[in-house]
Amino acid sequence: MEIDPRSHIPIYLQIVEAIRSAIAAGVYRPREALPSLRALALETQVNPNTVQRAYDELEREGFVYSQRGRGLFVTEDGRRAAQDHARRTIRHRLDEVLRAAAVAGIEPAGVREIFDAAIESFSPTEGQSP
Amino acid sequence: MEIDPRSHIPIYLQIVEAIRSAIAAGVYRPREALPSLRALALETQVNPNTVQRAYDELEREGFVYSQRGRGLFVTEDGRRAAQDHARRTIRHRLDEVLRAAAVAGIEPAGVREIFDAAIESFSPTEGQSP
DNA sequence: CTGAGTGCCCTAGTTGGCTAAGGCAGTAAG
DNA sequence: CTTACTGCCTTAGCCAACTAGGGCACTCAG
Repeated sequence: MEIDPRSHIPIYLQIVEAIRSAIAAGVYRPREALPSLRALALETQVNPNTVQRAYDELEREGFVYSQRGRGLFVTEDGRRAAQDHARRTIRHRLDEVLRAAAVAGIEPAGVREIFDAAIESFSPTEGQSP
Repeated sequence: MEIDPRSHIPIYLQIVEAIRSAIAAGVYRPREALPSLRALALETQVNPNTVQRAYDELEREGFVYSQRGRGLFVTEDGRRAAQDHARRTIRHRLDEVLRAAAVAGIEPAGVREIFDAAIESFSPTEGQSP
């Protein structure tokens, strides 16, 4: 899990997103336990309170449920919910990029070019051997 | 200029981005004066100090230069620099989206689908009359 | 029962961002 | 010169977000 303490985004929100993504990707599965507060705090080098705040948020959003003394578990439909959430988030960010680009005088076609280039270098045509 | 006081992004950075975009789009042209500290502060309903902080950053980045007693002006190649910066920013954000998507188990192809949908609803095939 | 684990809670403390109020120095038009 | 603008600087303080440390209640294997 990658945490950037110098980001403008609060640490606990970074953790929330990381866990949500992990649930979406199936790293943690429904009815399965997540890392304990202290374990995750140790791993990410942040305060246990901060992790708890992240877990609180995840519980509020319905991706996990907690059992005192036992641990935190992924809800039954947590994975589907997390996948939906991931798609909505991606859509939202792409909308923002398009909007910001338009303000700077760059049309959607221009953004598409950049997008193609980004995809190209992201997965450099996997399949060709040297 | 749209400022969201409840964003995680500091207000002065929001102003920086807005001005940079305006320079890129040609709203403010090289050798032209930007709104004065106090004028912009009044317009955006923030403290003049916050605006100054934004202007400091813009000057540090080389998009504008200040003349005491006269005002703030766009540098000679400010527009080109701002356009370059906008493209780099877009690229960076798209990279981030792709990376976040991958972590959540969504492949580039999936992101492209969402991107196409976003573009579709962003500029709904301008040209067809009802 | 005991002990080590768990989530939970409380109370501080720090920090960055922002506000506030004022003053100084420069420019330019009247 | 006077006036009204500019950018710039200083000091002080506020506030929310975030961090920190410690303690409590619960669960469960031994």
